[in-house]
Amino acid sequence: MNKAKLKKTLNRAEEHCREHGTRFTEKRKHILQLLLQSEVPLSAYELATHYQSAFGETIPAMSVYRILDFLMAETLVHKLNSANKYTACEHIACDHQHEVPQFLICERCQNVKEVGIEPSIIAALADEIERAGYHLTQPQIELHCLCERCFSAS
Amino acid sequence: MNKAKLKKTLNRAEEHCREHGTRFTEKRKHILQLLLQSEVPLSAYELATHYQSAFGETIPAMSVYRILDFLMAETLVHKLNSANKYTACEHIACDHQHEVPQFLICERCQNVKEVGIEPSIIAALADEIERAGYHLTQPQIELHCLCERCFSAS
DNA sequence: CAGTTCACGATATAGCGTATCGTTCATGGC
DNA sequence: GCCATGAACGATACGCTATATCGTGAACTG
Ligand SMILES: [Zn+2]
Ligand SMILES: [Zn+2]
Ligand SMILES: [Zn+2]
Ligand SMILES: [Zn+2]
Repeated sequence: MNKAKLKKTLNRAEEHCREHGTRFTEKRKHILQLLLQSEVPLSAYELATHYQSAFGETIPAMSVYRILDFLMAETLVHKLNSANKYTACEHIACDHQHEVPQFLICERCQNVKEVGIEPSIIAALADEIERAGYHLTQPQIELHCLCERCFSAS
Repeated sequence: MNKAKLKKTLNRAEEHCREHGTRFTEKRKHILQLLLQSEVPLSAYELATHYQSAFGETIPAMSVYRILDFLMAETLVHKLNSANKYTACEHIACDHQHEVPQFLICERCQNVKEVGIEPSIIAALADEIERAGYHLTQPQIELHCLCERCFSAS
């Protein structure tokens, strides 16, 4: 992510928090920035290490977890449950309402793409689930894939 | 799961392994039995604890992991990646070929149902993914739901 | 400027998973 | 039966992920 887009996205995040009456502190901003700049999702402990390198001050893992919880509550960050890692939302600077997040995770290079899957597919899925006697609550889907580059290389 | 069905399923698993030229040892049988009898998915360490209670002998966590790896390779057990827990395949006693597994996990009671989602839905999903420039490799989907009972109670 | 809430730090502890090496045990050819 | 081979299993060590709890200090509020 280039500098201009990074700055714009961080500004948008700050605005988002102001609108929600929450505080976008320096540390929260730094953690979000690290995730925005990373090519791959990061674990909480990796973030703590990167924080040290990038900003020259240590941060306890505990704080990282708390900050991630905050950022997730604001839908600025998503957790990839199948990998126990975290990734910045790709739609922070978008105007539209945040949809149900769906993630395509490259098995080889860990690259992640956040896509909006056709609502009709989600609806069909929800329908199947209803028929099985269950009720969908958080339809976040994580799919293991190969990205174009890794697919070509294999 | 009642005793008769349990026994039948374990016999079918043993047969399955014989056909594949692999050994269905006592310990492997015991681990599978614990998963078959459990209402909820279990972690490797939970299995080690239950093993002690059920069979009166301790088993190292390492062995549990190895046995789970074996049972997964035989598609007798599935791992729920989003929970780091394991569940017995619900189709061991079925005759049909094992499909791509899809899991509905109750957020409240942890009950898990293994369903076969409409191939057409999977195909539509794969199509969307291709359009995003990715290639689906392991289309196991885990969905967070509420089961009928927990849904009614809420 | 006093009171309340929120952010953050420090420490401890539990749970999940892998690496490595050594031992035991089943199996098949002799 | 006996040994060679490989598979299954045990023991130990280590690293990563996550939560619980208590305390301190900063920030907002009236
Ligand atoms: Zn998002
Ligand atoms: Zn890739
Ligand atoms: Zn199955
Ligand atoms: Zn339930």
